[in-house]
Amino acid sequence: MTQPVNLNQNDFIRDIIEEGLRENKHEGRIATRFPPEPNGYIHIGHAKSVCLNFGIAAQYHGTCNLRMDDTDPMGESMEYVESIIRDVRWLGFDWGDRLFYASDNFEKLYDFAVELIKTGNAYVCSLSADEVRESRGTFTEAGKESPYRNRSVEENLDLFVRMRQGEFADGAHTLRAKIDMTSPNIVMRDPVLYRIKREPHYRTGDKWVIYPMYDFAHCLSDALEGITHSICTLEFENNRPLYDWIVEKLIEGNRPRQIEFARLNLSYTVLSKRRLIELVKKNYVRGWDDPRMPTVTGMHRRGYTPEAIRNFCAEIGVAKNDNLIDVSLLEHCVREDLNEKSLRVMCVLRPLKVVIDNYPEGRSEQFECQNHPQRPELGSRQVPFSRVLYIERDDFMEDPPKKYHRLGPGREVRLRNAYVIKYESMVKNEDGEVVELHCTYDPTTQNGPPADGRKVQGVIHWVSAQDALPAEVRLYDRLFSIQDPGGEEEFLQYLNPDSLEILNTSYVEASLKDVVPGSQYQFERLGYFCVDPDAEPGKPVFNRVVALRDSWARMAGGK
RNA sequence: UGGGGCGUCGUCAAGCGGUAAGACACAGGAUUUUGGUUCCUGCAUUCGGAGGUUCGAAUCCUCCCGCCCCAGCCA
Repeated sequence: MTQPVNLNQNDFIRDIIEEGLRENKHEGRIATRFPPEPNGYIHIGHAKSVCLNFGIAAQYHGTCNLRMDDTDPMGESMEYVESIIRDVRWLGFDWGDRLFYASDNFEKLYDFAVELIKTGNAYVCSLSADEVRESRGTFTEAGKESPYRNRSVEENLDLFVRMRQGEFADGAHTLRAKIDMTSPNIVMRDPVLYRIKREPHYRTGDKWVIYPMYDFAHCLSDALEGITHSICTLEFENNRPLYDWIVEKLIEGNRPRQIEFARLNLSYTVLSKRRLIELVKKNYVRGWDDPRMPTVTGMHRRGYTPEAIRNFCAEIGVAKNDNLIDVSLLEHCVREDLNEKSLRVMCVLRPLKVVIDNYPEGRSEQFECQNHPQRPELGSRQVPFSRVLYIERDDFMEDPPKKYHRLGPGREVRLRNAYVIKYESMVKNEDGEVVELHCTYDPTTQNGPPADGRKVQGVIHWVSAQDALPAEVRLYDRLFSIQDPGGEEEFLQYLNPDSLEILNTSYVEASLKDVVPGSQYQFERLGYFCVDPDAEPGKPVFNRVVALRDSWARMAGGK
């Protein structure tokens, strides 16, 4: 049975929520939000946040908004908005009619800024970016107050209006919060609230030339949406005092509370937007949805399921420790889900021709094969058998090691769902490579073990040569060859050169004739595969989602 | 260096003063017409270190060590 993701999880954030519930904060209402900036595709790290925010909302009968945090026009676009909507929905979450855009609040945010000026809590600063940096001080030295810090409210109001009207060049002025230039927390040293930027915004066009900064827009967007718990990642911990400062100055009554958790790091991949963009832009991968990418769309195309990803997110937990999660846990979650629901079929990746010498020429049979060994309700299918077959090259060895259970000189092996066959001879080409095997079959073994009681250990998969369908199969491996490429500045040096292998001579059984993109199968003994959208009628293309656990490979490889 | 965080098995992670959950990984074994699945079994005398408080400490106190974040008019 597929295990539903346990709705009632526990972690320090839920502890805080429950404590608040006991104290009846926000009248028992719980509201979260997932706030991506639409300047890239979301990845597995975002999925952790999505599962957290939507999961909490579901668990406490609250709501979770989807919000585009689009306050910096640079790099943001509708393409990204659409991809985010698609991906969050695919992950299985629903925000009803609560899709918001920070940019929808630009007017209200502007009014809040005016209010801050009127109460003497913000001022227009005319220092250049360089001057601001210099006067900010350092970790050990206090900053210096801006010479414009004590402009009158009237002057500030006048200047701010004119900033909005486009009277000044980019960078000529900023609106700054008047807090404390000597604060040990650099975030509190009169942070910039608004900057002038003549950059068309993908939603508001050229209506605005001033844009609010994250610190100003985010907390107020939370407040405007009635968010109770604003969950973000650890690097914003230093910003929390500013979050609270702004909200306290401008919002009456219930205020949102920011809580930070550790972002996800996954082994053998990179998760930073900058690096992901580089992989795509420099064509190290085929695009955002390349099956090797840790993006949600990449995993979708790879054949990972939403259930598996949600389960993974539940499994890793939520805490404040820096972490590097082993991909094998993700792969485990994918196998666990796919094992449950995938129909079994046979595919020969690297074919080796086998002729059954004592099987009559021209004869063929149909064998009924179970679609799932543990789930008879999933039915069965007919698989054709004939005199000439293909088996996996790996399943024959001229000089096999002792524990090898497959075919070799003098050996017998079971053809999955069919007969026991016995090796007779091999044919080699001029290079000495084995190109064909001759075997004989035992006609009494189709439905059971040999009558004389002899043991046949190995079972191998096969496909009937005259019936099999040629298919393209793409095998994927980890994108990087080191555990933590994200920790390396020259991360591209560690790309795994063998992360993609394309097989053009594979054969799948005849029942796979009319497969549809996205459908998943287990190719017995090999792994889980899904049909790639590149597939065309009569020319299926399969992606290997994840290989089966292979204790033989581990054993053989270990020696 | 100032400030903010974090240190429990190889990797995650419970634990909230009463004597170290669970998952993945790993290692054995059983069943098996997938070397798959499933099922058993094993896997931290110890919680970054050193002191202290206590009948009792991963949990409280002190000091030390290590790692992460902050000096964008990015988020």
